[in-house]
Amino acid sequence: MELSKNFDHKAAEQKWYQHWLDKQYFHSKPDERDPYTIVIPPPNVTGVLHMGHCLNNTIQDILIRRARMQGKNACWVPGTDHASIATEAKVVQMLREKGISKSSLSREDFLKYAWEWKEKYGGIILQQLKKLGCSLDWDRTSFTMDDDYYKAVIKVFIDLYRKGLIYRGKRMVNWDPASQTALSDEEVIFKDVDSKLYFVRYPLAEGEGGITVATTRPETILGDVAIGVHPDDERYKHLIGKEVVVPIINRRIPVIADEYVTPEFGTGALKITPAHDKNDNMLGAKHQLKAIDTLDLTGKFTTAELMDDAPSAQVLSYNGIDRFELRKKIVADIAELGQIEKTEDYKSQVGTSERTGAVIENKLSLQWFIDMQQFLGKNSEVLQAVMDDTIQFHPGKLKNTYSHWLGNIKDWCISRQLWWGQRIPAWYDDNGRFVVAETEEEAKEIFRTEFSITDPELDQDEDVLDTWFSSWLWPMEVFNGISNPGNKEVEYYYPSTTLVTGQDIIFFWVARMIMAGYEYKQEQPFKDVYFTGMVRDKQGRKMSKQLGNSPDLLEMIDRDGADAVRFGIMISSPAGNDLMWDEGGNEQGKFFINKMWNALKLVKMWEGRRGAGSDLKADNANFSIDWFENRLRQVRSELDEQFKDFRLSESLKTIYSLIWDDFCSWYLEWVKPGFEQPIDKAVYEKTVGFFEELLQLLHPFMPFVTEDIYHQLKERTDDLTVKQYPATAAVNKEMVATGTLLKEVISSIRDARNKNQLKPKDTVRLHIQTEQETIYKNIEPVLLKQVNAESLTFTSVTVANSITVVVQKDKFFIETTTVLDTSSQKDQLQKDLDYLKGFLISVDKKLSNERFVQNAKPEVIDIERKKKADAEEKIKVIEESLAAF
RNA sequence: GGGAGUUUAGCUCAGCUGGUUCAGAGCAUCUGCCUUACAAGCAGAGGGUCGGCGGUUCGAACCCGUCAACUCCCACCA
Repeated sequence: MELSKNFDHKAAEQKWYQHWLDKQYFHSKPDERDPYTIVIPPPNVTGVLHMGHCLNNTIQDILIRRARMQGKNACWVPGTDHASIATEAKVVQMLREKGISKSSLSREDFLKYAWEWKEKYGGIILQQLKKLGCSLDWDRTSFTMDDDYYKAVIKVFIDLYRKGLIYRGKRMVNWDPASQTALSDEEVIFKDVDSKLYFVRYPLAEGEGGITVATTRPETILGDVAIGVHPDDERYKHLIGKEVVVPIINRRIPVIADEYVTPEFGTGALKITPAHDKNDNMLGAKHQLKAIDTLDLTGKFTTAELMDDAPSAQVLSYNGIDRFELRKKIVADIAELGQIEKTEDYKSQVGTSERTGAVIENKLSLQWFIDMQQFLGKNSEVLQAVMDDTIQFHPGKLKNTYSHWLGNIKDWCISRQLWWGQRIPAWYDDNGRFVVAETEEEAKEIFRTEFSITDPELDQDEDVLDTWFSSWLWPMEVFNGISNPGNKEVEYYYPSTTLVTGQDIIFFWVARMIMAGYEYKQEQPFKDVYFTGMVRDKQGRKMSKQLGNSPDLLEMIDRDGADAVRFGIMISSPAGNDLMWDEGGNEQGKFFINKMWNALKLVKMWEGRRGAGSDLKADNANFSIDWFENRLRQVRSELDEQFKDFRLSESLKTIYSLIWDDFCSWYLEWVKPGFEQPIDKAVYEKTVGFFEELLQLLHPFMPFVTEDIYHQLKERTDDLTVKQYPATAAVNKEMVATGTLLKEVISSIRDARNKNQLKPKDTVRLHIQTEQETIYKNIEPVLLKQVNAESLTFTSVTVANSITVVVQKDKFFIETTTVLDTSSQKDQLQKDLDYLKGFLISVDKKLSNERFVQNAKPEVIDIERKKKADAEEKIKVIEESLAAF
């Protein structure tokens, strides 16, 4: 069959992925082998593949493919996350475009739309992973809202509630007015904002005077219940216990003393608004102050809680005004009263919703929480396992981040005011009493026994659970470890081997999986966690839709091929750091593919020119084969080391150089027969074997092109994807060293030829002055061919009228009929000589330093002595050469 | 405000326990080649007082101190 000029990535990707699927190579079931398990970080069900996914999943695929080829039972579990808030936002958006508002729909109708949406778009990202070549076990595809999974989440909620680890309470929460739900602390992103500090005057209720406070949030002023000052603040001591009047609403509020107040900040007086600020709330609780909420769920002003103050028409007119609009309005109105003393520019940090970007309100709200102190108290391994590397983080520096977070952890708010997600299994009666139970029936039963109510009317909690409250079970529940505990699968695959994920979700997800793992299986969820950095563009900017600097991955795969894209992202991916992605990497990947394809063409050309049997002398090949054999072994063990530390980028570079330099540039040239000459059959077969091993090493990184070339090399029935790596073998270091010497000699002689303007076709006679003739006899045929020499002789004296080259301790005389201009090589020799002499001086100095000889390790001194001897020898050689001019 | 990290060639980064595998790789640049797999290639070359200063040591890119720049995480002094 005629070989195409170039590798056709489109055809190959299509063909081989389907072939692998047909052969069920990615499917795993428990057997006697060791498992190697990876659970995919489930992408959002409505997501599309971006560069971050590309990096993350390429890494996972490399690990899982390598494990598969190492004889492990490799299992990579795919799936998607229902991503409650993100998906719900998208569905709401979609409905809005259709002219349907969420509030006009019943919960059931809305969920119907949401499921339709999920069915339509939910599979896209998984299909895209196939395009990347990911070898996931598709039969195991999971979704965090699958029936079993849903039930598992509910089961865990009930269990934790019954263990007393979940409670319901009215607490200050992060409220997202855009999506109208509470958020966990982790979902709040702080951003620097230019704002203003307003100095507002509160007059005394009785008598002259007053107090001025500085605030960034004047719109909350109508919810003020006190003014706080530091007890030792001389400026305000006389006011403590007196009452001042809140502007506009004219409420009388006390001036109270608390050490929390910083006298140095602003005016040293703090307005206390317990309904709108965490610290104020804390102060309010301490001093038994009322909390007056003046904003509704959407962030608009409401007088609902102001009725006790008999609000004026002015106050009532604020109703329904958005908080930011309100700020301007209230400032203007207070200014009209003459009670704004001044304003200052101020940089403050405001919390925003991770999903909607809306500015977060602190709000008192009745929500469900996990008591983290208690949870961690009974699961001390959560911290311990990471600190003692039972669970090993890569890079290790993230251990600190992790332990710091755990040390300062707050209770986890797990309820969300959304519909898309697992609905909280709490049931309420008309009197606000509630029980937690899996079904309404069960709840009624409990009501009957606990409250002696015969036939209670119950309503289920309207809220759903935080998405992460389901994804923390992922490594277990993808094997039904919660819904069907102790089953064969979970016992076999859990704990998983490696988790590959972004540093940005270390708290959201990684930490919580560890928590769930210890709570429900008394075991770690994974052994290694490889954290990837962020993918940035060339200029170091985050990739984002807004900037438009994120390339279209699928278009790129289509154009450059999945292998080139995988190469591009892996070659520039330092372990654990952010990576500056540049399209140039794809180019390099394409060139690399082309290089291998051309090597294939060469080998295929030889295939038709095999000599019969071993009738040809193979002595120019014996050494080459021995050398490459050992070089391969050497690299294989290097790769083992690198993989242990997840230095994948380095591994790819190692393989790249092994293929391009050692195999293509050296080995193939060394065994290449003369023009239109046949090749020794044994040499040919060895060469094909080496090529296969190289493809095998590269396969996890670039699966398609390697599989394709593997099959192009010869007719076969097996596939590279499941070909097992050979056992490790000892490396003959002398052999490798001789290869290195040979390469160095060839380069040096070629360099000398170049510098003396010898044409490639000019043959030379080579004379070698050396003490290691045996070695040179072994490599002689290759050497002669590679430097286009017609003969090689050993000599003990300088050969006149020749070009001199010194490599290590050996001296080469290149004899040629061409007239030579000796000045440049004389200059070069002189330069080398000067350098060596300087070097010798420094070594001598070191050796004559008594303290060095006394303190340094003996082997270090030996090395220095050897350096000295080598340098002296070389100097002698060069001086002799120079004398010959 | 607290903590962590980074700083090595024009760019992206290696350099693992202080010592010839210590100053490296790839890309980019320059020079010469359409040499019988490959110009998407081959053969070569140039380019860095290892962020600054100080210290420890016989010896420092590497250890310590300090300063500077950048990055990230944590923390809502209103």
